[in-house]
Amino acid sequence: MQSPVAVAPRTRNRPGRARILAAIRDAAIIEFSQHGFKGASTQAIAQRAGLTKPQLHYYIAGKDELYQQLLRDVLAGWSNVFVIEGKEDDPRAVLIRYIREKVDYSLDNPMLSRLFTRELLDGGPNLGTYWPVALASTQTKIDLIERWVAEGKLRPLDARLLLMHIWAMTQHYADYALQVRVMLQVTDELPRDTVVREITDLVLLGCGLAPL
Amino acid sequence: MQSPVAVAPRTRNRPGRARILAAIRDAAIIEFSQHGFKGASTQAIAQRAGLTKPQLHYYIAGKDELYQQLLRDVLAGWSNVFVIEGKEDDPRAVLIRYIREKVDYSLDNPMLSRLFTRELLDGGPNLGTYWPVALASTQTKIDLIERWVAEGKLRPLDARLLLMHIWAMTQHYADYALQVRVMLQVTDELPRDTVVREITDLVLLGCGLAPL
Amino acid sequence: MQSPVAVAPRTRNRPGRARILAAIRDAAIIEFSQHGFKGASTQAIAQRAGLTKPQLHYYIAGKDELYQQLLRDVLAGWSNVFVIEGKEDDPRAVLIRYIREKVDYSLDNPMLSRLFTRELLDGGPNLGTYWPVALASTQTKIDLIERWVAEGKLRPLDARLLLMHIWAMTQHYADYALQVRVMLQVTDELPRDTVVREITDLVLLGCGLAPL
Amino acid sequence: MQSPVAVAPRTRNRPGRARILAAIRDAAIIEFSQHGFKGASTQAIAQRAGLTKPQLHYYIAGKDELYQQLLRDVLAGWSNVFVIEGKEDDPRAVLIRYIREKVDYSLDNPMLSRLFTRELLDGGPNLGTYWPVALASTQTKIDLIERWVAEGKLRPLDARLLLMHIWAMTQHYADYALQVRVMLQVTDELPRDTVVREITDLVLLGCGLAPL
DNA sequence: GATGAATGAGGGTTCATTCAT
DNA sequence: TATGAATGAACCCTCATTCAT
Repeated sequence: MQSPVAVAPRTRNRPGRARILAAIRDAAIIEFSQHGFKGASTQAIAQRAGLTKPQLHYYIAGKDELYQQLLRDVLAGWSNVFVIEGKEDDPRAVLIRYIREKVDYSLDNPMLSRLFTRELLDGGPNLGTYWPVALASTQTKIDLIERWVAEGKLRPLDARLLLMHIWAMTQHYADYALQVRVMLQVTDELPRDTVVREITDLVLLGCGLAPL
Repeated sequence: MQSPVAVAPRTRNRPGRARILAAIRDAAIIEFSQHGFKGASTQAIAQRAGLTKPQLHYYIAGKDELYQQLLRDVLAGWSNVFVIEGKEDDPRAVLIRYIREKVDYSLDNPMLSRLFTRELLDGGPNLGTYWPVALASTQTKIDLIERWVAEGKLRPLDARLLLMHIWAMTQHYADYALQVRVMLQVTDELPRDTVVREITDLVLLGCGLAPL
Repeated sequence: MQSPVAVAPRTRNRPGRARILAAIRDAAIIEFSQHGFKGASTQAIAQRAGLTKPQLHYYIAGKDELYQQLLRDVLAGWSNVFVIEGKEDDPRAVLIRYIREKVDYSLDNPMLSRLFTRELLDGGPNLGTYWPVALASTQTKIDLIERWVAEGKLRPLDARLLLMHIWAMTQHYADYALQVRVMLQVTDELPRDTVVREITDLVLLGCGLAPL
Repeated sequence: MQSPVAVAPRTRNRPGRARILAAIRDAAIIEFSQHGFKGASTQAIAQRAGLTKPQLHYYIAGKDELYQQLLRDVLAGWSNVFVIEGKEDDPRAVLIRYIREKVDYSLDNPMLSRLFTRELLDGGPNLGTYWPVALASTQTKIDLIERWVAEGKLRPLDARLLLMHIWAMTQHYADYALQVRVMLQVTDELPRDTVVREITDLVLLGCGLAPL
């Protein structure tokens, strides 16, 4: 027998609120990633989210807070995404998977990547808490790679720089999307598999491993 | 004792004008690359150039024009810098020299690189005339690389993507300078030679050539 | 054991309503007296009254009306408080009691006093109906004092100004509470009796009467 | 022989600037004293000073700064005005002069007084540096009065409270100007001499001295 | 040429109030 | 009645640009 009590009033409107908050988030990502923090206007964000400017302020605390929240989300997301499981003992497999994931992320979330790039270009004023996390996460990977080198599974190389170069090549497809498209003379979908293959081969061979 | 040479009054201020224009240029590069187009204020540019705001406007047509002129200069400069002389028939030597030059450029002119990156992130509204030039310049290099592949001097690979990946890795040291410094835990000079060597080895090996 | 008295449903909420209205009144007094009309926000009033903003607007007609009602209440209250009973024929006793009452009122209801002071500073836009009442009430006192003077019970003086000066000194303890506390270097309770005694002696002697 | 060099360009426009700054000051005093800090709008200040809003911001740093500067001026002015020269050994003469000066100041600068009163009502958020100065200045006067009492020149009384009561009565003519005018049924000039005389007599007699 | 001043547009934010549920 | 949301006006401030001297 079901209780006749109606849905709790407290949560009745939540779906609406959640939808609006999501719309704001999406709009903000687009505007911030396209125009930067200063260049983006709350006007444009509100409009894109289908709200008026004062309405927007009903949902957010301010432009700063909105931006910082977004950035935190991006960074938190990143920390979770690119993990090299320590148990892996096959450099080749690990690298293949890592590159694939990074390219996928760049191509699927180019705006988030650009948000971060802009923050870096601005001097990273909101990145204070990010560095320790990023450093720790990177160190894990460096340790793994250096173990591989020590075990003779990889040619001697600078693990830190290797990671950075992989990062650079994959991130490039988000930040430089425009140039990539022009240079590759592509108008719709990028040839994702080709991109992944070329980066992967370059890295595998560059590390002294067998290519794909 | 005064020099008896009487400078022609008409041209007397020309050096002054040129010096001022150069100061404006330098100031604008710094401000635009640091804060972006919207984020940079004519106030700050004027101040950095040692001028007042109206003075600045006496020398420039407007913020837009100043920025566009700057960008044109950067791009024109670029076109001249990275030339692979067609006579070269030694892929290894060409790549070694090319990477060296690109890294040097990134480390020596990070602000110019960032200016361009910001323009790309903005969607490249002022890049209309750049693409044809860039495409042509790239095509020359692609032709060369593909000839090398056809001649068996290089393993089969996508020349366009290879160029892009080299670009990505080298440009990274300008755009991501902040992250690079944090990750490498470097506070003053980057270990330029190590960087060049690692990228070069990665690319040479990745192309099926002998490392350094 | 439950009371069998079934409250009429129609009037069940009346006490609630009255309690809410009282809460609003109290909250409004605090906020208005602390921040002034413009400085006070309905938000803060609502919150202090334990209501949401729309709830508040359900009970009041508007910020203006709430304020005006409040002011009317204060003024009406005032008219009732400081009465010099005409039958009194002993100036000394009357003055002693009057000063005591005024000081007590200022110290016990500083916020009401400040509300009025702010209204005066604002130019008294809502004081239209107050003046006649106040004037009449004052006139009674003036008549009494002038009678005393005529009867030789008081030295010749300007009754109107005397009343005003008493008002000034007593009101001071409400409006200038902050300065008073700093100057007297008092942090909790003011030495009420001392204050009353000093004012009283000053006035009594100043009127040619015997001090306390 | 006089130098033919024209007036220094740096100071040529200063009179204009000074006049504008004075206009802003005057306008700000009126608006702030009439409507309080929150209630006053830069719009109204600018308009009253004959400027547009952005023009106003060319001359001032912000609403806060303008207000604080004003307040500082008022307080600094105060510190200089009401001095009881320590050499004075005649309580009667000192009190007569002091009261006269205070009444004059209140009647001549009512808006400055109101500015301060409003600041007090607001809780004195910008009064931090004022209190020490005020306390010191007051202490000097207290010492003097207490010396008089010790020398038998004044009846025993609380010097601190006496000063406060004089302050209260005189300040009253600024803060409560509206009520004063209504109560005294005066429309233009207050009977300044009468006011001074009544306060003075009240105080002199109240202190055990001979009246005027 | 250079300077103080002016201008108009827009940006972020707050707030009293009302609407729909 | 009570709640989340909406609205429109206003407010403070900044900025690129231009004018008058």
